[in-house]
Amino acid sequence: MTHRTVGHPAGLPDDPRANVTVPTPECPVEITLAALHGRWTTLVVRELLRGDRSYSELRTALPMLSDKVLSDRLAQLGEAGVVERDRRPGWPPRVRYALTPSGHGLGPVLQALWDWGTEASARDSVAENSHATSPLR
Amino acid sequence: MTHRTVGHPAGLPDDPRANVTVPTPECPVEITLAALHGRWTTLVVRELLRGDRSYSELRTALPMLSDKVLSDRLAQLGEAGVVERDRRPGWPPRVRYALTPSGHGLGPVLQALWDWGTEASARDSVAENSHATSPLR
DNA sequence: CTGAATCCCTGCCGATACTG
DNA sequence: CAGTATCGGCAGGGATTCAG
Repeated sequence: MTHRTVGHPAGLPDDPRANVTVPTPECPVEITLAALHGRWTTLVVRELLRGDRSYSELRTALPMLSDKVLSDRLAQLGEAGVVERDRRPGWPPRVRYALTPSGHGLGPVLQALWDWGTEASARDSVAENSHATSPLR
Repeated sequence: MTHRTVGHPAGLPDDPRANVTVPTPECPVEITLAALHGRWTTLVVRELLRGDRSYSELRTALPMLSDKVLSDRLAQLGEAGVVERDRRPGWPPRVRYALTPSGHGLGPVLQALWDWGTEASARDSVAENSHATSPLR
């Protein structure tokens, strides 16, 4: 019951949050978009889907990502319940970032985003192509 | 082949776009997030998932949404290939907005976002609850 | 090594007014 | 009815600097 695999278009039936007329933070869709919100967020999640990482490993994997934004994103993902911070005692300070179970649940979400984007760009390509190879000559 | 139902974590294998180290508009995930980007966007898509609508029907359904943002969103969704504009001749001007086939493909995407957000908020509830009813006394 | 604090600049979105 | 034009406030994010 917790995992209804609806293949139906818009299978969001009687839940009142499916009928809000204003963007509200309580809407499940908004919750997820808030968790993924902002530049770099999905890339950080992707890195952590591959395994847990230290702060500097994340910086190495995403070299153009600034300190400020990285710690912003990790805090944001922490509050969203996506990422867990494991501070290990000793010196120098060692911290590991890992996805929570909830965070691993973002795998299918990113997959859905990937799939639609793939088909959309494929559609654009054929549009370009049919234009380039159109019966103009 | 166009619809591989991966249950695997991070089933985005050999495509180079799955390994970008900087946010790029060519990444399928970014494409989808760009299509849905901005306040009100998902609500407009939800309305159109229920059927095609006129401009004023959309304004009625989402009363707090301003003209400017509504036309911004419709233009954005148009460029993303999500929405099609059908201008019908005669007076007064009648325009209908409808999802393209690609736009209907956003149904499963929104479903995935909804599902994760639902589980996340449920998780938060039990967290609150277990705190409120924790063995403190 | 792992961050937090500050500064500044840009882009979003809301309100209002105006056009075909 | 179906939009566009313009302006102002505010939050997001990048560079740099400082701290535990």
